[in-house]
Amino acid sequence: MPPLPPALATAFLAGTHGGAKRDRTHWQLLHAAVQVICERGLQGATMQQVAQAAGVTPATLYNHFGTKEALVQRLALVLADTLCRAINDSYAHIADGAERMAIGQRRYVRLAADSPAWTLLLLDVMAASPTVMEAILQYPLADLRMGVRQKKFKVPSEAAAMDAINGICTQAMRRVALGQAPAKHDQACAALLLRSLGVPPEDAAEVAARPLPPLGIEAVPAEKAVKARRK
Amino acid sequence: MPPLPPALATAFLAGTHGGAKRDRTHWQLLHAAVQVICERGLQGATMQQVAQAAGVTPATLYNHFGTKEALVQRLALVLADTLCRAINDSYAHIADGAERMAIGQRRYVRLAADSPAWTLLLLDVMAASPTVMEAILQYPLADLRMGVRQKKFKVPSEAAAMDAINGICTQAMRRVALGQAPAKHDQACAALLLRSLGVPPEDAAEVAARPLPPLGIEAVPAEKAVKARRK
Amino acid sequence: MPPLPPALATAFLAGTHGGAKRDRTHWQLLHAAVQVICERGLQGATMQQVAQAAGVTPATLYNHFGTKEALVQRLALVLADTLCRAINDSYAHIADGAERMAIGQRRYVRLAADSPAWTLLLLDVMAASPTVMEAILQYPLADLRMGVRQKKFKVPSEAAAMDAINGICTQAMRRVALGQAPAKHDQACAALLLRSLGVPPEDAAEVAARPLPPLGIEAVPAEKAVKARRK
Amino acid sequence: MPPLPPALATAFLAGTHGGAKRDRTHWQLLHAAVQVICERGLQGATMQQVAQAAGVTPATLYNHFGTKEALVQRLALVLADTLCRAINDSYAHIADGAERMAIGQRRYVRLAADSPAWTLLLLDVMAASPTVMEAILQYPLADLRMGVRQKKFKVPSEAAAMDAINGICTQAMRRVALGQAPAKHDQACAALLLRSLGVPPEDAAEVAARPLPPLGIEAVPAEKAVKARRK
DNA sequence: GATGAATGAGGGTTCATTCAT
DNA sequence: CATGAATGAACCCTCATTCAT
Repeated sequence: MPPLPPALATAFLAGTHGGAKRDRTHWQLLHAAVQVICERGLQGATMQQVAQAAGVTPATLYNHFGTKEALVQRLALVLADTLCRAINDSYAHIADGAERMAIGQRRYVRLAADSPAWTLLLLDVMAASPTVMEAILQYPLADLRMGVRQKKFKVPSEAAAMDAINGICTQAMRRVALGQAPAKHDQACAALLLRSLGVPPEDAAEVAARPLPPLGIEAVPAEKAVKARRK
Repeated sequence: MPPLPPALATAFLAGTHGGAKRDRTHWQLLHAAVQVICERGLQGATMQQVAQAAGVTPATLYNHFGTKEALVQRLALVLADTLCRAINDSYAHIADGAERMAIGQRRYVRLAADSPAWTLLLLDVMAASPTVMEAILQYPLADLRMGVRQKKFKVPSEAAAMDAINGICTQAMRRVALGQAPAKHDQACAALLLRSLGVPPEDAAEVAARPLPPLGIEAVPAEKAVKARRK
Repeated sequence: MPPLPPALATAFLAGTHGGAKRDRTHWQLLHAAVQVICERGLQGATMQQVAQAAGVTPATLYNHFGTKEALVQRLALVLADTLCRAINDSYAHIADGAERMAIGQRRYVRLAADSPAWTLLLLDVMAASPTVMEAILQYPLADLRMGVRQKKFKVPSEAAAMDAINGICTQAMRRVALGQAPAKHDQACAALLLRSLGVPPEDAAEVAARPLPPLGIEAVPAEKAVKARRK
Repeated sequence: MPPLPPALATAFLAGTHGGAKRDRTHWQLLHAAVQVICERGLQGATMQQVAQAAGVTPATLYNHFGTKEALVQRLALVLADTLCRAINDSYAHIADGAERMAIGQRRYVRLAADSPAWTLLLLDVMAASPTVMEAILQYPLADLRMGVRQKKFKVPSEAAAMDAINGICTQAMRRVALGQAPAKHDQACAALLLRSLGVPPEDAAEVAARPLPPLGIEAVPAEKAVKARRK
């Protein structure tokens, strides 16, 4: 029901078709979880609602995810995986650390504009799953280090830089998702972020304003992970 | 039970003694709420637990706060009030917008070092009470505008600047509260923040490294608000 | 707040003025009870709501009525007393048992049209207080016996007759109060009642259609009863 | 626990045996509700008590009836269905509207003599469920219209007639259930009722005194309704 | 005589979770 | 493997009522 950004929709729904029956059910359950959590929030969503939305009984849901927390964890993982791959792949060809950083950040903020409900879901789910959060942060961390090596960035500490990256992005996403952001908020925030990392203001503004490379629609072979978790 | 930063402890506990009986109970309840939420988190805390921690029956708790949400709102308000006053008063004599911004930010981050449990409580409670969150943000917003007027800051939009301020600070607080921050994280983050707002790197580092003015222990006349809520 | 039929209002409110302070408070409490029960129903009304409506604390309410049930009982008594006196007095000059019966019945049904909320309150309160119900029924019982003596009525048993009287009247009042009755429902029901008691159909219709004597506004000295219940 | 009239017992308990497990539990819950409400009244009965009486946990009870009100509604429906079918079937062969009316009315009053507790339960439950009340009233309404067409009845309005029918019957049932009625109260009330509807007194007495057709024990296929409510 | 404050005893309802089938 | 049915353990909240002041 909630509108997904097309590129992600394709990736996310890939698992719904084909493969073993169990896998299909598995994806339907995740899909149902997304719908329910979008509507009622993470705390508000109940296992029975998810099961019902998926057209199965709660017991079946528990057959796949032994626990509500397990479901959330898995959902976080899949979401992060889908997102990170799609976004990261989209700028695989960019070699400039600063530009990579700006693109990554802007993509997330734009996602919030395109699919507010999904974004709030994502933020919720991530907050509940620090492990996955950390996994996501590997991507900007790599870009940060690249930028530092390239002398584009100069930061007092990696920790502080990561706080800036994560903090600004999170906050911007939330604001955009709630519809309280002015136009080009993604560019403005990206520029601030680059400045905080040591990029001179003029450069920061210019880099943050460059056109975004398009989001590809590469299928995401996420089934591997699924197979691994069989209880 | 949880260690409070001395300055805030004084302010926060002011209400516990003296005054009408109802007011004393009121503060005891708030105090109990802090303890319980520190231990079990916001969702995990139940009204019965709060009541028990305060040594009263749940009915009494409901006599003072008609709803769990009302309790949380009130707690958020009191916390924010106490904090903002104490911190803001501590640098009332500083006229430089950039320095004000740095001090404010560092104070919050330091609070996280001094009282991790309280900080997580604060972050939780604020997230649940956007109204109060907004009230807090008035302070850095004022400093931001001051800095802009003084040509210390130059930002593409106020919204983006606020996202940087709020985002970096929040993230830093969380990291520090979780014990995952290196030394001088407050200074590092403050420097990044100033740079993001347009302060030249050297100035940013210098301003962020200045000694913090001490937190006074001015009594906080928070009773006024209490009086007002009598149902 | 709820509209009272003028004649009864006068009688019911008589106690509000003059007399000892305790008596005035007493009447205010009863008055408040009427308002609250009208709005929330008998079960829905709480002692705190009544107290608040009267502008006193619950403890004060309990000073006057030791129990919710006691309050309801007292209210039933006062209501019944007020009503029965006013209505009965209005046709004290009628000597014909059949006509007296018709008038009494129609007056109650008309009350339902004039003050639906009061009527539902009355029905509620009476159902909860069989004692008072019985007291009210003394009036039609007397008329019934008079009619029998006058050979106007012929009934298989007094019990059956009372069931007809009480049942038809109650049902008609409810229907009228709920706004589901056609015009002249009072006359129609009175005619049916008279027929059930043995009055020939033509006579029944004629008697039931006679003009109603007006409701006087004689003050009701209900204070006597009040004095007696001092705990 | 409470004695049921044999004919109804058969019908009402039909669901307890056989059929799917869910259905059996469903009937046990209804049965338990009857017991508890008989003992403590409608308001006094709590969901936990009903659950306990049925030997299940409250959660199970809520699995079947999402709400206390839903339980009462369903109970009202089943009760009404059982009763109306049994009684109506018992005089399906009678063609005289007046006699049908008398039989129906007397059956209800007799029920009150046979099973006082059930009767009070019934009255309580019906008062709480106007929808079902209206459903029941369809039966006498049909008989009323039949009688009018047959020129046995002559009434000023259908509304008034229904008030007489419903009012007299209700009142008589209550009196009988409370043990305050003389012998042959059913006949006496039926006679009064017929007279109120326009039947000449002698005829009324005669019709009301005719022997009652026996209550058959035709199985009531109430399962259909049960199946339908599966959530 | 009135009050302010507090409470004991539940009440209806929810939900993650289990287990025999 | 999926299900139908059931549950244990709370949870939030209410309200008639009391008692020291």
